[in-house]
Amino acid sequence: MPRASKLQAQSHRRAITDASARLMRERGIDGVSVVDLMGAAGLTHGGFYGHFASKEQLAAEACTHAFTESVERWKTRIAAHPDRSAALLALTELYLSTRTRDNPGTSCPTAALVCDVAREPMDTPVRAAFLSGTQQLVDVLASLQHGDDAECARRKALAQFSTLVGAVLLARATAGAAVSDEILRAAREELARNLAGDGASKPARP
Amino acid sequence: MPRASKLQAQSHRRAITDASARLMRERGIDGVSVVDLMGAAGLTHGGFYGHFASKEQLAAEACTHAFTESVERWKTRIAAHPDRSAALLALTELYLSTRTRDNPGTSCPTAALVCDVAREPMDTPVRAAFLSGTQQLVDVLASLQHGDDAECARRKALAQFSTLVGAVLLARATAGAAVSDEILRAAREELARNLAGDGASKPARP
DNA sequence: TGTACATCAGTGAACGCGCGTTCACTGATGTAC
DNA sequence: TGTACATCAGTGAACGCGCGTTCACTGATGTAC
Repeated sequence: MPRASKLQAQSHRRAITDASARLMRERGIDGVSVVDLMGAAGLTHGGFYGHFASKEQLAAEACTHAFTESVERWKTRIAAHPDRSAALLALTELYLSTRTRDNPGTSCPTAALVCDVAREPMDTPVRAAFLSGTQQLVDVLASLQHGDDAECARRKALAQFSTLVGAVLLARATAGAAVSDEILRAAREELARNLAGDGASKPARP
Repeated sequence: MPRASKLQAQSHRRAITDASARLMRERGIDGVSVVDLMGAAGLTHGGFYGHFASKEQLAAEACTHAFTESVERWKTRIAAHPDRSAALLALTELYLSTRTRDNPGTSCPTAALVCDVAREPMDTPVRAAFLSGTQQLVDVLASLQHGDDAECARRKALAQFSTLVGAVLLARATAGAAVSDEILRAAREELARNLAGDGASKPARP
């Protein structure tokens, strides 16, 4: 397949990014090779450097791509609910489902990549992409908090996000044991309990 | 250095396990090579298979070793406090400190290894070691909850642990940015707020 | 206690393998006339 | 619109490298007498 058209090449590039966004979340950035990624996009590995300067650059693009999709999906789901409370509850239910646990490739990039990124050296493009994407998700979560001031909403969003990410990671690492489902349930119930508590103390906007 | 004494060999084996417990938490199981690990123990790589059947087996032993130390350290710290509430608060403060964030090699093995383990195939020795160790830490956390029934204490412990693990991982992945400290602070404050709330509603045993 | 010798902990070269990356090559695409 | 040719997307062999693991070898340890 020599000399694909410009349109085909563009679609190939997109296929590589799509496959990477999925496979890197599933197996980790170092867990997939350039051969794997090109193969998943239906290509051979030699053409890779025609599209990307390095595997590192692709990782950053795939990360950004995954976050863009996730933020959009969150916003779509939120828009489908009558108020912020219901949306926040629905979002945590989805995040802490067995479906999310069992499908890291199509789920939250923060949870999937947090450890890979934590071990990346500072000032790598993947770190920057991860930071930006995670901040966007936190902003969305903060926008769903009750009528608190911005600082308080952000604090709650950060804590909630920590619980969500931690629970789903623990559930993945213990998958197969009874405690895995138990973790998801416990996090769901405690978050719901806290949200209900907040709602009771501040039922409506002043 | 040919033919070390049995005592020396025993101490070498321990040195390898110690170095692995630290380095695998810092860089991940696949992030350190047998050469690295043996070098950190002051040996050359050839002798490795005299001590361990495989790198995988060492990983499991190092994991178990790290958890044993962590559980002991938790229990020592708890014993230094007058009551369970104070101990629980102190434990979360320590867990969510910048010191913990910046020293994964000597900090909680659950947080350090959760992603590596999540990507391990089922039925590997590392998974089993991780599961057992994590359950022990959760049991300790559960023993510090207020006078609730066992089921409720366990639920709270699982949710708290999710928050702790999630916050420290997010803080590590965002280290260098302002949000990193902010995450730790938010998780600390929200956990403290919940603990205080529990204490107020159930001040003493019935 | 002293001697002779088997054992075996640690060494370092070597194995096959997969990695990220490079490059000469192919031939359809896209452009200049 | 047709033709001639330069461009360049994708191929697959090859590169150096580090990995986990193996193995012949060394020589102090530890044991049998």
